[in-house]
Amino acid sequence: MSKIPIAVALRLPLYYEYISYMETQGGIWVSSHLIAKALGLTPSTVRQDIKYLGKIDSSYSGYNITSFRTVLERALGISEGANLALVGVGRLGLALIHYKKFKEKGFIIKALFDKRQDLINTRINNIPVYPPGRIGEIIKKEKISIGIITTPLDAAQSIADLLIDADIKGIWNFAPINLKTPHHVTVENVNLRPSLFSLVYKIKMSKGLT
Amino acid sequence: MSKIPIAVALRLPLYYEYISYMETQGGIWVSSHLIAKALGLTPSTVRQDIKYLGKIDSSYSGYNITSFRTVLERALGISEGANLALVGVGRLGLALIHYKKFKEKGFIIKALFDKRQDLINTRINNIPVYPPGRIGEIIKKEKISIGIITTPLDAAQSIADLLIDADIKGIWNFAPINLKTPHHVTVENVNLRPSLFSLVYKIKMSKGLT
DNA sequence: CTCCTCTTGCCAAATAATTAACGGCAAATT
DNA sequence: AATTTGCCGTTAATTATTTGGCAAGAGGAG
Repeated sequence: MSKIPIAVALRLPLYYEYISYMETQGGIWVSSHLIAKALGLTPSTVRQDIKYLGKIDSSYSGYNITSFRTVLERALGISEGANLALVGVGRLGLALIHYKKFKEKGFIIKALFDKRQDLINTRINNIPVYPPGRIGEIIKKEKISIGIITTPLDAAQSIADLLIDADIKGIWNFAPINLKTPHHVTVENVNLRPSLFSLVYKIKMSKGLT
Repeated sequence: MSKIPIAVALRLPLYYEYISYMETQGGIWVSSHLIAKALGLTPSTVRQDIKYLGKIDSSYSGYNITSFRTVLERALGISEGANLALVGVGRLGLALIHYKKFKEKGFIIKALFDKRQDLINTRINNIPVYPPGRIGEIIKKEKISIGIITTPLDAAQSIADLLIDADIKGIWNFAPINLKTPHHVTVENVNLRPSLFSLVYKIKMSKGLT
C-alpha cells in the first residue's frame, strides 16, 4: 500500500461526508461522476483517489456505498472511535458537547474541564466537569486520546501544555492561536475567521468573472 | 494583476491570521522565513505567494507587518466589512453571535432568525430576532450580503432558498449538507465532522512514520 | 443476439505547484 | 574598507497533481 498524497488525504473526509449522506438517503451505488459533480472535482480525480484506498466493491452502476464507507472509515482511522476531553465549557464548548454526530461514530466526550467553580463537579449532558488541575489524572484514567480546546485565547497554550504532559495524541484546537506542540502531538485547528474571510474572498472573485 | 492560483488563495487567510496575531504581539517586521516556519511552508513559497498581492513594504529585516496586513485585507476583500444575518439560534448560533473577532473587522450580525415563538421579537446580544418568514424583507432593509445557516440539517436547504430569493451574495453554512445554490451565490461550508476525522487521520499517519 | 450506454481501471500527457538557485541590496561586523 | 549575514525578487528546475483518452466489462432495449 503506497502512501497517500496530501492533496488526496484532504479530500478523503469530504468523500466520507458525501458518502455518509448518500447512505442516509438510501443510496446503494454511487459513481465517480456523481461524487465529482457534488464535490466540484472531475471523475478522473475521484477514481485516481480511490486507487489509494484499496478495493471497493464496484459494478457497472458504480461503487457500492457501504463498501466505500467502510473502506474510508478504515483509511481515515475512524472505525474504532476515540475518547475525547473538552477544555473550556463556554458557548462554543456547549455547542460541541451537544453535537450528536460524533457519538454516532464512537467519538465520545468522557470529561469536561473548566476553571469556573460553579461548574466543577457538576455534570453537563451527563459528562462530569473537572478543574484543569486534574487534566493529567483524568486523561489517563479515562484513556482519552484527543483533547478539544475551546478556551479563550490566553489560556489555550497552557492547557495544551497540560494535555501534552498527559500524553495526549491529538488536539482539536478552536482557539485562534498556533499551538506549540512536540512532533508526536497532532493539532487540527478550527479557525472561524479564516473561514469567513475565505467566503468573502470567494464572493469577491465570483463578482469579477463567471 | 494576474489571477491568483487556488493553492495560493487557500493560504491567504492563513497569512492574514498569522500576520494579525503578530501585529497584536507588537511585531513590526516579519520575514518569509518566519511565516514559513509558523505555517509549515518554505520561505520560497511565501515569497512566491506575495508576488500575487502587489507591493508590500519590505526591507532587510523582512516585510512590514502593517503593510502586509493592509494588502491582505484588500486582496481578501475584508477591508469593507459586511452585514450578516444568522438563521438558527441554537447553541452553535449563540456561540457565533457572541464571537467578538468579526465585529472588530466590520462584520456585523444585523439580524437573527428563528422559528421559536419565545425568541421572536426579543433581542440577543442586542440583535433582534425575526421569524424566518421575514427573511426576504429584513435582508433587503438591512442591506445584508451574507447569511449564516446554523439550523438543523432538515431546515438548511429551505432556509438557503429563502436567502437566495432575498438576493444574498454568500452563505456561511454550518449544516452538514451540500446546499444547492445558483452560481452567483457562494457557499462556504464549515463541517466539524471532516475536521475531526482529518485530525484522527493525521494522528494515524504520524504513528506510522514521522 | 446486437447495439447502445453506462461504468471502472489504467496510463500517458498536460498542467499546476513547489522547491531550489542565483543575483542584488542594505546593515552589521571584523 | 572589505567581508559576512540575512533578506528579497526573479527565473529555472523539479516534483506533485490533475486531466483526458481508451480498453474492457456489464446490464438493458429492441
